[in-house]
Amino acid sequence: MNEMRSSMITARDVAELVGLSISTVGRALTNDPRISAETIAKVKKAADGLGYVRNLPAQMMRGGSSNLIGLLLPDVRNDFYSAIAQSLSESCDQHGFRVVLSITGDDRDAEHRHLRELAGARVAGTIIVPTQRPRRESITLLKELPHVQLLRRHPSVGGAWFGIDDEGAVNQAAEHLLTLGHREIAYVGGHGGLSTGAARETGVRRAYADAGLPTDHLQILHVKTTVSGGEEALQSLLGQPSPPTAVISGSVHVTQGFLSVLTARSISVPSSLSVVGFGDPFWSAWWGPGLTTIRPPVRSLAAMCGLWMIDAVRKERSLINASDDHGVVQSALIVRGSTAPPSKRPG
Amino acid sequence: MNEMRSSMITARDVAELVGLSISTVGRALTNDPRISAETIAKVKKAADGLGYVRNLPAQMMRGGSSNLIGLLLPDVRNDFYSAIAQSLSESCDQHGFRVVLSITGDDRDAEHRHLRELAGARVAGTIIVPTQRPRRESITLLKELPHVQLLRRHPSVGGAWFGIDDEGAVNQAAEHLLTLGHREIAYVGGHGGLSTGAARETGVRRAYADAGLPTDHLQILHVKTTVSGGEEALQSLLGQPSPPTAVISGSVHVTQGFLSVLTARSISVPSSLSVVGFGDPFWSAWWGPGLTTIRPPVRSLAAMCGLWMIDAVRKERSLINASDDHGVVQSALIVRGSTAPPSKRPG
DNA sequence: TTGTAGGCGTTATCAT
DNA sequence: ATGATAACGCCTACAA
Repeated sequence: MNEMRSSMITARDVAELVGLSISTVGRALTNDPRISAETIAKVKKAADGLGYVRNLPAQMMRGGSSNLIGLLLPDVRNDFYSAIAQSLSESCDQHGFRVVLSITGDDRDAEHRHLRELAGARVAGTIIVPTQRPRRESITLLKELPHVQLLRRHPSVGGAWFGIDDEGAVNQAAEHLLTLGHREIAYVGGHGGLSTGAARETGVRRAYADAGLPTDHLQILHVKTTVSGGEEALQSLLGQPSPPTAVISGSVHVTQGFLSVLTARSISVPSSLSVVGFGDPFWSAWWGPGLTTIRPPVRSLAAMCGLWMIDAVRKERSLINASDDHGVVQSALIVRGSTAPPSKRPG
Repeated sequence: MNEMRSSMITARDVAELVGLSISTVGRALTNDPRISAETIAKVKKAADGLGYVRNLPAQMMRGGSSNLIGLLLPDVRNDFYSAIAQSLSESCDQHGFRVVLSITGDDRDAEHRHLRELAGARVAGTIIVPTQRPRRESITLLKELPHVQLLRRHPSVGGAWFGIDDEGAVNQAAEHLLTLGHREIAYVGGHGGLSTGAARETGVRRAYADAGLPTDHLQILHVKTTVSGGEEALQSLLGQPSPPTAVISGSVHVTQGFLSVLTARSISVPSSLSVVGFGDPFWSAWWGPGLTTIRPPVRSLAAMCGLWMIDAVRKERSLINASDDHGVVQSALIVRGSTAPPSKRPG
């Protein structure tokens, strides 16, 4: 017991067992047509018997490309991202690729550290949800590393991008509320720095413009996209002399913050306040009497992104620079409870 | 544009640039004390300038061990597992390790495929939530691969194990309900095949035994641990002539199934039915008026498991066989709403 | 302090 | 149909 870990079986071991050369073994294991069927069978049997597994690092040194794909995410506990990780992992698996998970926590330094590691491991490619302002070194690394941006899009990173139509999604939500008669709407989202944040804000404004309405009573709050950020924002909104009759969340965490406050203060939705949440996890249907949500088609987005990456890697086509391929998926608005504003006066 | 991907910079490129030998460069980059500070600085500057990143596969071939750790999970969308993935990823990151995510979907063949890939990539170790009955080949592979079992424990796999005290957790829940006066309790969980399933069942039975009560009115249902499995089980329980006054769930998915039925049928918890859910995601506090849950300390479990694995890998100590190290963490019972049975008669 | 040589496991090329 | 050899990039004894 406690013996040292048996060093891995190599092709040499197999060769010695069957009394053939290493080259023949190597060829047999790749079904080289020049090797007799008989020999192939014999070699494979011996390899299986010994528990031989091809040494991938060695194979890569010979120029073979890795079957690893890096995935950089802010946080996997977030339903949004865990759905992506799952879907991506499945797509990759089907094509013989594996996912290396890197949690950045939205920290540029962690992002950079992970990118270096991935580059060092010579991953075939990387799918990245970039942080707000990636470090210069990260951008340099990405120049040499096949990559796709997911959800967020940072101009200096370049390359292909797959995301959801943020502007359209939030626009849809705002339009929905305006149609119901709401005028005093508040949108609470992240700062304009992240590409998605800016687009979402635009979507709200456009809804007012399209309806030919003034934005006097539209409030746009920029907060940290955390649960507490959402909580504080809603507390402050509800504390106003004339609070909004509807709120739109621009982030999953902000939505959670809203719900936490609403539950704590027993504010009924939608009778007292109409709420449109961002993201549509399974529990949305359970929360309170009715919570309307924006449902981004996360799974198909991830699958699309994964397939594109794999295809690109396979074709060994350069996807590092000068590629503006992209895919945008449309969100669905799941209406479960928004109503007309409670104190609406006939106009 | 569309030029072929620039082949990676090697130590040789750096050496040529600074006019030194490859070995000197290699030593400088590892801060070898024999190299002058001046040279080290020069080399490092050149390396950074060229965007040199050490080739890990090559390093591994020299006997260096990989910094990859495999993580085999049934499903990352499950809060339970995503919390583990996150926590593990963070622990690993802090020690310079990366996590390769493998989703098995509880499929033995996928499990085996992934294990082969991980072995091929020469991961430093693997953390695995085994499927119900792993294939023989998987077990053989694990014999050669440092590993830790997480949550579930399969006897033939061997090695260290980290999990929660399933029996204790469910026992706690049952005891809680018995103390409140419930007698007609139903436990709905997975089949006894998975180690955790069996333990949870034992926990319920022990609560009755400890209280000196007959188990005449205890129902134990074995279902597939899916949302629909939970839904069907509860439907069937509620359809009985004398339905139980309290139900305990033995799985996250089963809990979800319960809640979905309860919401759909507007059954109030706990006034009409006491429910103890398994797993305590953030939304538990929001669901209905009060849902009591079993909260397994998932994060500390994952952190513990990750640290153990890393430590073991570092020490290069054999953790393949004959190691019965283990860690068991205790769950907390979060009481939010269980009450005495509605129709309880004075005894 | 720095350079040289050999080898890790695999595979492509060139023999036999 | 099979064998010998070289090379991938890095590291480390050994040499200078």
